Amino acid sequence: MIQVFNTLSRHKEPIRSQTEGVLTIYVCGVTPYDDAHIGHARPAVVWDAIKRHLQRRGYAVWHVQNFTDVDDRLIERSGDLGLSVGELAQRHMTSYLSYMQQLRIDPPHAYPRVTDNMAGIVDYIADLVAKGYAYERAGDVYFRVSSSPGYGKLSGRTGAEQTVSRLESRTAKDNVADFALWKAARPGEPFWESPWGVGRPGWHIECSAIAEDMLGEHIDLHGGGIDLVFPHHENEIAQTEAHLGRPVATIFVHNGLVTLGDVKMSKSLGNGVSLGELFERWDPVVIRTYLLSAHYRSPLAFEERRLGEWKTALERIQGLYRDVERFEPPSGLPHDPAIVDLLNFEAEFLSLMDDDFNTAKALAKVFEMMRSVRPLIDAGGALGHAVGFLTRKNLTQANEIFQFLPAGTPPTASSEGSSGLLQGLLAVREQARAEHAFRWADAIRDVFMAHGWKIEDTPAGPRLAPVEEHDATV
RNA sequence: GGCGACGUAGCCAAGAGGUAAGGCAGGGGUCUGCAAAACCCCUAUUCCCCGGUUCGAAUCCGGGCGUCGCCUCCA
Repeated sequence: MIQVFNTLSRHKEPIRSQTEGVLTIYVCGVTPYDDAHIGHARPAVVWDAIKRHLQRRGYAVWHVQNFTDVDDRLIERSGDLGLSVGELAQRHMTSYLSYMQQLRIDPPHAYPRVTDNMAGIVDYIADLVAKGYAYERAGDVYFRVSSSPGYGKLSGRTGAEQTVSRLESRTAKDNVADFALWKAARPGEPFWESPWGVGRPGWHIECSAIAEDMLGEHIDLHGGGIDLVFPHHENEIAQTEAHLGRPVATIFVHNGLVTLGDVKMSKSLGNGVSLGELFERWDPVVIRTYLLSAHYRSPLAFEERRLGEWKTALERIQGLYRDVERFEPPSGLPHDPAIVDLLNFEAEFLSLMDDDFNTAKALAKVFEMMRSVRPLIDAGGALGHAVGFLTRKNLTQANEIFQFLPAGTPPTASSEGSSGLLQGLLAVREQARAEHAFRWADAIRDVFMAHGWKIEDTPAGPRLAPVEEHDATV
């Protein structure tokens, strides 16, 4: 049974699907007015891990994440840069998608954009107006919060006074707690036609409209950063319940925020650590692992040296994998407790993930599994072969969530087209070492290094390892 | 002021009534021409503080202290 912490109930609950065997996931995506930072990578990586786990557990997953490609900030920023809103949004959506690919995110089935869903959004608002949940004032349309009886149930802000912003509202709303569904366009702003005149949608309505359009009338898992709980998700609940007369989602899943030092990483604070910049110094896989090394709900205080630590840790995993990937299934399993442990690994790993997607614990399990395996492999024989194969199998299984193994065929000496030449050179160096011609041996080592190969002299002979592309020192 | 989360080794971080996972760093060792890598072992009598409940508390309750997030665009 898969359990997940539901922000609505503040408890772990078993996952339930509306349609047998199918889970629908809607994650609130980014507003592409600036370069994505590591805080945006977290929900993407977390939901990627969640999705992969659910799929392994046999669910068919339908996963949608939106782009808010028109909003106040986008308009403001595009004016500053002398670009159109569309150009600015496209630029950052493109780089975002590239970052996601580098983080080995399995793409959502759709990345719907607000500007592609205007008709549905307008219809949605019109329905809320018709049903008496919303009202128009001078070309703006507002949602009447007092018409939503359960308002505040997600965030715990129930009293009307608690929902009032500290900032004074300068709009014509009937009540300060009411929020905009449609904003009249001011001169120079991008606009769309509507029954209330030209304008653009408010921030919250897009998710209700797009989610219903793409997922049907029910979302099994609805996600985003914990900073979206109020007002965004609270308002989304109000809109959808008013429109459909039923809850928007069974379970709300919110990831903790990435902070820089002690303060939240935020575009408006300008303290975001750009993913593009980070990728110049670190393998994206290191960042992915780092983001999965803590539980998804914990706050994460970003420090770059954490990446150095996980790079080191990851090299142990990848190094072991390089050494076991040659093992094929053995013809029989020796009777040994180590074999039993290795056979149990997958079931234990999966059950750790079942418990609220505890990637931190699952990752710990990988390191635990790795311990003591290498001496058995090095000892060889039937046991060594079986252990080697099962280790390979287990790392491959963990990799389905973590994606920490080299993609594609790992570059090893044997898989290189020039392997004959490389092996020949290695043999020459071994000969030189045997003859104590160390200057000659070291010169050969330097040649390998210059071509991107590190020679590691193991008890079983020399081994080639690729020199890291991202060799950052912090 | 209101709502919510958190405080575990040098650092990071799991654990949420049954006697402290894992990673990094550090120490010791094996291997080694050197270097690198790898491997093995060790490193919290104790979980912010003070009370309480319990046979038993890092875990539950009450009260402090401290930190962060939301209440305004935010992943």
